[in-house]
Amino acid sequence: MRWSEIDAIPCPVAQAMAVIGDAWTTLILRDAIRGATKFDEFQASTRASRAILSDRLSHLVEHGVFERVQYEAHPPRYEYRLTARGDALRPVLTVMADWAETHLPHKVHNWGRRHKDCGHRFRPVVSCSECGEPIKRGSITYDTPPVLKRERA
Amino acid sequence: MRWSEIDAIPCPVAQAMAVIGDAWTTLILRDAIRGATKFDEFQASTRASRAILSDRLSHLVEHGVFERVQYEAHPPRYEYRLTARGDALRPVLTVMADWAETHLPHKVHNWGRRHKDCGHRFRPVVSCSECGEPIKRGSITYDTPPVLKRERA
DNA sequence: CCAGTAAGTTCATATACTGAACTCAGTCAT
DNA sequence: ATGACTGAGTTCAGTATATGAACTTACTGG
Repeated sequence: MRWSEIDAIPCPVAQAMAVIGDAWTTLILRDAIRGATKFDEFQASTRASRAILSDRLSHLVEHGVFERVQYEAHPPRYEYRLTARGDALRPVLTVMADWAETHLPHKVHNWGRRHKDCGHRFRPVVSCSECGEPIKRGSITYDTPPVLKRERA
Repeated sequence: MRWSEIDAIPCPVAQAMAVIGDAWTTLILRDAIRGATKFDEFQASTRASRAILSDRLSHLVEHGVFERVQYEAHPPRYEYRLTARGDALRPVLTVMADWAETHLPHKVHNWGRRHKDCGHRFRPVVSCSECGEPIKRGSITYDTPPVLKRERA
């Protein structure tokens, strides 16, 4: 099966990957979160080829992660802004960055992430929306559990 | 620049992508978390081609996300087990799945994730490790902020 | 008219991916 | 001794995707 066909799988991780799982996409999102909006900004910061960048941005617009907005009429100029849906990916990138900072410390520059509200340097902890407790390993259950699917005979 | 060259960027997101950003890798991790260990289990559940699966598993072993363990001597048989480093990716997949469940509800089957400790269905919330409060949008600062880098002249 | 800008698009070439078949190191039944 | 089987990959012809450089488009300003 082709990677481009995974959008046919109704699993959340697969559906997320169908939107943001292509090469370069996560770096585009990283830069959008940092404030990039212009095509050449994304090209300069990601170093992706122009054709691929164009393709990825179109895909993200089609999936409602970016909106392509005209910011100048003469000449017509466009920029790419994160939508609410796109913005909601911040936690994904925060947790992913934390994983790299923790497990690949010799390979990453630590920017010194700090929580404004309490003023401390911090790590993102994934907690329960209901009781507020950090989610421990093994404390997640599923009402209708995803099982490993065998290919049908 | 080539996608395979992003491991030269000392940014956490880029380094994470260098380890887990290739096509199919996130689905492999999803299935490992669900209990898959055998090559054919991964092949059946991800539907990736055998050559690509082999390549991805090797890459993950090289980067310390899996360990390749002999589970039978005669004949020699191997399985792939998540390491602590690999297991630490659970929050990434949990948050990513939550994003898809929230923003692509018509495309995903919701397995009904529940927190064992409090018994509720829940959403993963990213909180501060120091004060325990959920991280609000805009409440993260960086001591040495990542800036959008221009390509050097 | 020309140089410049920003946002893509095109194309020759290179690389990666796919599906099916194959190989390897065994085991087991006949 | 042989053939069928298992699990874990490897190989290969064909196909798809990606890359870098150049190009195109729609302007503006001198």
